[in-house]
Amino acid sequence: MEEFINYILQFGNLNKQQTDFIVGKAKTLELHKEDYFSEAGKVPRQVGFLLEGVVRFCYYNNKGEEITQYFIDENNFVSDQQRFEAQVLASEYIQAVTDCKLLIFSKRDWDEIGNTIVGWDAITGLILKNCLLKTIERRSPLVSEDATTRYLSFIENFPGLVNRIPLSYIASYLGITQQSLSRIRRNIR
Amino acid sequence: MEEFINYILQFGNLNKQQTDFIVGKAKTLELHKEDYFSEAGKVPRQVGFLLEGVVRFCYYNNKGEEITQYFIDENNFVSDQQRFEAQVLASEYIQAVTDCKLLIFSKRDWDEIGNTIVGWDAITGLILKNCLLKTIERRSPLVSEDATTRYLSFIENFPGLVNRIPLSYIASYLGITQQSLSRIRRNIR
DNA sequence: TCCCTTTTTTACCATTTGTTAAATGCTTTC
DNA sequence: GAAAGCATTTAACAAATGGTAAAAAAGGGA
Repeated sequence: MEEFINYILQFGNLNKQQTDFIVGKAKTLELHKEDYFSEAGKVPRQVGFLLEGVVRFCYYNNKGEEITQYFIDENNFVSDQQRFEAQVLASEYIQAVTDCKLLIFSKRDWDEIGNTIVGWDAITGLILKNCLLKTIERRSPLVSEDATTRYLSFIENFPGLVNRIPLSYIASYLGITQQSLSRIRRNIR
Repeated sequence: MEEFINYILQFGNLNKQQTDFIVGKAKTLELHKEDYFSEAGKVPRQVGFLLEGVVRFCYYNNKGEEITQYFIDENNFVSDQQRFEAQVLASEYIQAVTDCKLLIFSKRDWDEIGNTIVGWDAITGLILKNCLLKTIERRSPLVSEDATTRYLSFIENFPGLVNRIPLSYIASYLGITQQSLSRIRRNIR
C-alpha cells in the first residue's frame, strides 16, 4: 500500500488527506494463475495496481496464435487504460501469469477521485505516458534484433522475471518459438 | 494551417480566439530531404507539425547500425515530446525523408500557449497518448510477424508511404535487410 | 511416493532470412 | 548526353529460425 502511494507521488504532489482519500477507494483483488483481469470483447471495469505477482497483456492474431505483448510486475499499474477511460470493448486480455494481489478501482471510484483531487488527471496522464513510452522502448527494439539478442534484452528489461514466467510466454513475447528459445538458453550457458 | 486546427480540435474544444492565439505562435520551417529536425545528443528545441513531407525517427544501435523506428507523414505532430518537455538530451534523430514543410513552436511559445489556454495541457496530453498508442499498435506486432507479413502490415499502417520512402529505410523499420525486402517485393508481384 | 500432466529440451529437416558480391537501373551533375 | 554516384535487384551460399515429433524433466495431486 505504501508502495502504491510512493509510486503515485513520483508523478505529483499530494497531501496526506488526498492520498488517504485515494487509498480509501481502493479495494483488493486476488487472482489465481491464469485468471483474467480483463478480457478482449469486454469493457474493462477496473484499474489495477499490482502488489504481488506478474501479469501479461496478450491477444490472438489472425492466425489464431496467442501473442504476449507485455509483462507487468509488482508495483505497477495494470490497466487497458484507454479502453477503461472510454469504457469501450478491449481487444486484449490481461491475464495473471502467477497468483496475484492487486489494488483495484472501479470506474465510478476512479472518476470520483478525478473529480475530487485537483491534479489527479495530470498525475494519471503522466503515469500513462510513462508506461506507454516504456512499452515502446522495450518492445520496439526487438523488431531489429536476432533471437538471442531479444532474449538478452528481455532479461535486462524485466530483471527477475525470467524464472517467474513460463518459457512459452517469454518466447511469444520475443516473437520466436519456444524451441528456439530453449536452444538459445542452452547456447548461452 | 486549417488542417492543423482541425487536428487539435479533435482532442478538445477551443474557440476562435484561442486557436488564433495558438496559430499566432506558429512559425514555419522547411527541411530538405535528409536534414535533421532534431538530433541525438542535443536538446529538442521545438515542436513541429508536419504540413508536407515525411519524416522518420531513427537511432544507432550498439553495433552502429542505423535503425528506423517510425515514420510520420502529413498532418501529424513531429516531436520527441518527452525530451522536449523536460528539455533534456534526445537519444534519437528526427530526419526528413523527403523535403518537408512544418509549423514549429519554440519551447518558450509552447509554454506560453500552455499558460494562456485553459485545457491546452489536457489536449496535448491526449494527443501524445494517442500517438504513443498508435506507435505501439503499429510497431509491436512486427515482432511476431515474418518478413512478408511485416511488409504488408507496413503498407496497411502507412498507406501511400511505400513510394515516398527509400527501400532501405522501410527495410530498417521492418527489421530486415534491404535485399530481403527487395526479394519480398518480387515475390508479391 | 508414484502417477499423470505439463513444461522444457533435443533432434532432424524444411524454410526463411542474412551475407557477400555483382549487375542493373536511376539521378544528378557537368 | 556521358560519367559518376546511389539505390535497387539478383544470385549463390551460409546461417538462423521454424515445424514436427519425441524424449526428458519438472511439477501437482492422490
